[in-house]
Amino acid sequence: MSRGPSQRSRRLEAYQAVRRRIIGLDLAPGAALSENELAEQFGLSRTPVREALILLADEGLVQVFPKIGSFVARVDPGRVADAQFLREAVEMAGLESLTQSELDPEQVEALRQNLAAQEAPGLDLETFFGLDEEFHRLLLALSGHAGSWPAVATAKGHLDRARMLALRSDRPLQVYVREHRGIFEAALTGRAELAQDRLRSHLRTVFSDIEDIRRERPELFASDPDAVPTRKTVAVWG
Amino acid sequence: MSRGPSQRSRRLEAYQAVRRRIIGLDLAPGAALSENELAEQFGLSRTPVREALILLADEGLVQVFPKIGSFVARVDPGRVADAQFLREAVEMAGLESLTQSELDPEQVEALRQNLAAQEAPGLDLETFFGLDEEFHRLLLALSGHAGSWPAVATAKGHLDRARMLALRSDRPLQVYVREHRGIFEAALTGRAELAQDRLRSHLRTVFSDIEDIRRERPELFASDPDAVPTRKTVAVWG
DNA sequence: TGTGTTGATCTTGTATGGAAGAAGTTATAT
DNA sequence: ATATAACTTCTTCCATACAAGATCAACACA
Repeated sequence: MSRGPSQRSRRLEAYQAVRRRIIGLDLAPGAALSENELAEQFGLSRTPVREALILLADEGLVQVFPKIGSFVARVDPGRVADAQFLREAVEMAGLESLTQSELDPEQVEALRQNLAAQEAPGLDLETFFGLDEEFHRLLLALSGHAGSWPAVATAKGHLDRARMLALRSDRPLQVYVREHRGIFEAALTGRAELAQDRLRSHLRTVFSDIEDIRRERPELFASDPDAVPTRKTVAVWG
Repeated sequence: MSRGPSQRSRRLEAYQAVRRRIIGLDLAPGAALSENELAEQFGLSRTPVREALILLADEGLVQVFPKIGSFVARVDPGRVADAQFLREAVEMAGLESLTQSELDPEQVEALRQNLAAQEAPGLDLETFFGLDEEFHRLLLALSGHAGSWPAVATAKGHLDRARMLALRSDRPLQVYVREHRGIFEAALTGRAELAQDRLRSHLRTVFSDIEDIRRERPELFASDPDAVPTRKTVAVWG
C-alpha cells in the first residue's frame, strides 16, 4: 500500500502534528507560526520543522512570508470553493466509472465495517472525522482510483477546517452517517446514478454548512487573500 | 494572480529546473539523483536542493530512499492512469459548469491568442508544451475554477512525461491544435456538452499515445513500483 | 579458492550558525 | 514636540557540519 519509504521521519511527525492542529483549529487561522518556536515545542531542530512547513505551504494551509514570518493560512472562501469543486469532480467521476461487477469484496467489507463504526453511539468528533476520511477514501478505491486520493485529501483538508468552524451548528453527526450509508447502498447495488446524486447532495450539505458559518462569523475568513501580515512586538509577563 | 510571496527563491529555481528536466526526460526515469551533485551543478548548497526534492517527492516525480539515494521516479502506469483520471474528472467538471453568459472577455481573448500561437508554423516542442499547458489552464479558468489548476498541473506533469516517451509517434502537433480549437469553439458558443465530448476525446487521444509507447517500450515503465533500488559504485575516468 | 571483516565512501536526515531583511523601540538632534 | 537615525530583536533563507546507515573494495585468514 505505502508508496515509497515508510520510515516515520521527524519531518513527517512535524508535518502530521502541525497539519492536524491546523485543521482541528488548535492553531487558529492567521496565527503566527515560527520555525524556532515549533522546533522547540517538538523538541527537534528547525530543519525538519521547516521542511514540514514547506509542504504545508505547498498544500495551502500555511503561508510563508520571507523575513516576516509563517502563518496559518486564513480560511479563504475562494480556496474552499476550489477544494469543494475538485473534490466533487473527482469523487463523482469515481462513482461514474463504477460498475457492480468489478466490486472488490474486501473493499466492500471494509466499507461495511467503516459504516458500522460510524454508527457506534457516543462517537467523539475526532474519531468521526477519521472514519469519514476513511469512508470517502474507500469509496474512491472502490472504482479503482485510490491513487487520486491524496489530491482529494488535500482538498478535503481545507474543507474540513472550514467545517470545523461550522460544527457548532446543531446538525447531529447521524445525518452525515445516514447519507454515507445511502451512497454506499446505491453503489453496492449498481445504481451508480443514484449514488452520484446522493454523493453530490452529501458533499453540498457539508459545503452549505460552511457557507452558513461564513455568514455568521465572517471575521474568521480572509477578506483579502493577498494581504501581507506584519509582525508585532507583544509584551508578555516573564 | 500569484498566491503568497512571489520571491524567486533558490529553492524554487532548483524545483523548477529539476522538474523541467524530469518531465523533459533530460533526467531519465530511474536515474539516480544526489543532493550533493545537484547542489554542485546549480552552484548552491544542499539545503534548497533538498527542499526542492522533497516537493518533487511529494508530487511523485522523485523517490527518496533514506541512506540510499534519491531517484527520478520511474514511469508507473498506475500513477499515469490515476493522473489521467484526476485530470479528466476536473477538466470535464469545469466545462460542465460553463454557461455562455458568464464568460470573461479577457480570458476568451487570452485563449484566442493562445490558439493563434499554437497555430504558428514551425513550433518547437517545448514551446508547444508551454502553450498546451496554458491553454488547459485558461480553459479551466473560464469556468472560474483556476484555483484547482495546481492539482491538475501536478497530474499533467506525470502525463506529459509519459507523453514525451511517445512523442516519436508521428502524430503531428497540428492534430492536437485542431482539437484544442474544437473544444474552444464549442465552449465559446455555449455548447457545453459538445465541448465536453471533444475534451474527453482529446485527453484520451493523449492517453492512448502513452499506452502505445508502453506496448512498444515496456522497459521504460516500472514493473514493480515498490521495488527498492540499490547503489552501485561506478568507476569513472578522473 | 573461498569467506569473513574492516574501512572507505557514498547516501539522506538532522543540527547549527550566520546572512539579510523587516519592524518596533529608543536615543538623539533640531 | 517632532522627526530621524541607530539599535535590538525577530523572521526566513541558505550554508555547513555531523550523525547514522548502506554498499562496496580491499584485505586477512583458513
